[in-house]
Amino acid sequence: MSSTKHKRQRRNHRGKTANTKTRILEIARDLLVAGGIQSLSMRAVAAKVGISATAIYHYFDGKQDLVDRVVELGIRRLHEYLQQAITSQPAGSLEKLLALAEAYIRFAYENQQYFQVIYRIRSDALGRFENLPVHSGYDLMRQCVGECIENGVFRSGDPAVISTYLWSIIHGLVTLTMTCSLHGGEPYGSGDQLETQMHFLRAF
Amino acid sequence: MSSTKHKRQRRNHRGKTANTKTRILEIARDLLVAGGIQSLSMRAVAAKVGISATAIYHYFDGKQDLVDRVVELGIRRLHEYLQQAITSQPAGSLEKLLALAEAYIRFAYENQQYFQVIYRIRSDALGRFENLPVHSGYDLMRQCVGECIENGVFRSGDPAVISTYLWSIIHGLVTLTMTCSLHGGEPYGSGDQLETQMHFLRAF
DNA sequence: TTCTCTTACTTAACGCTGTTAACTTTTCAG
DNA sequence: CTGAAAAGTTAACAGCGTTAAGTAAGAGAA
Repeated sequence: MSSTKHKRQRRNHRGKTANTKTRILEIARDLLVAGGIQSLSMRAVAAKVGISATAIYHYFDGKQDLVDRVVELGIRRLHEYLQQAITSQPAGSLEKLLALAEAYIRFAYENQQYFQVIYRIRSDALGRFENLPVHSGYDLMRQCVGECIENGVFRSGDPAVISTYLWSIIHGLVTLTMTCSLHGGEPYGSGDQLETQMHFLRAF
Repeated sequence: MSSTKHKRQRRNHRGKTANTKTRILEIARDLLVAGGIQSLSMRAVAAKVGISATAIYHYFDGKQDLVDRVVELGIRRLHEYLQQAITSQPAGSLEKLLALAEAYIRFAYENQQYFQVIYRIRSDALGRFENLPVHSGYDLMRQCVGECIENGVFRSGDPAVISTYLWSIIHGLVTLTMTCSLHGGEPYGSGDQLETQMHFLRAF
């Protein structure tokens, strides 16, 4: 009985298993993005991948680990997104700073569910992450602020204070409009929101 | 068999059942605050209350409803906390505005887990809440800003824009320091944090 | 008092969950 | 070809939310 099943399934060479692991991660991400951590079940992931639920335990230490790895991917993706956004901008310029802010907002806007998954789960998982740019946005912001101060764009001040200040505005704007849609207005994602938020920033 | 169990349990008069319902809510809140939504199980709540798990379904529509009611309590509590903080301050004054901000930060600081429960779960539950001050903080802030403009403390501008701006800073400060403890520094709750945050605000 | 209705529960059970243990099959290096 | 490691498998367990059906007890009407 089981031998037929096994023959139907294509076997991988040793070391070429990344395929299965990647597929698990991708499907887990999709389920996580679609319906939160509640709608992610080992059996559901396994069924979509085409393996049995317990096979996942060969690649991950359990559900929590699987979720953590998905969040990890999201954090890395955000980090790359932000870095790519500012590489073309001159160091020490206000443009670079604005580009960073816009990139953060745009990422949250374009990858809305992904962003929420990251920020909902992250605080649970922070302790389990190592060597990960978990504070990517803030760190980049701090670097930009430092450059701006050196360049004389900002007059003075502790870069930590200024960056915290700026980052609070940006992060606060994003999360607030995301979860609340404050002005009793249209839900997040209507397109206006992104423009409105950028308007806020430029006004600063 | 079962009759002995029933006799040991004190029976309530009709309409005097609020006690059990309240106890369910309190224990559910404690479990939620202690270990998030994952560590809240119907059976655990029931065991602590001293009833069977299915008895909860007489008071609530299910686990989600139970969680929602706990969050609802938290939101009301925050709302009262904020309102009490600003009643003694003169309308249209900058002090009132600062008092509101400080109260928000202080509430998040003093009821850290409670605050996290509210803000983690709220966005899931927003649609299910009606006639609740879910945007309590922002609404009060907006009111304060309006008063300040009327009073000439602020020069001009759209109150919605200014309040969103201010509220983003406050909310961003709180959530960021809570989940990230940015400066690679001490964890949230070390006492300095609250002072630091208030310093940020006054500097504005 | 008795009869009935409602309240406040109870136990039993269903299908689902994460996870473990034990086993089988496949792949590849030596 | 052999043996070990990799990549799976099925069976089972305890716990989960939830439903269904039943029961003890107080309240009000006859």
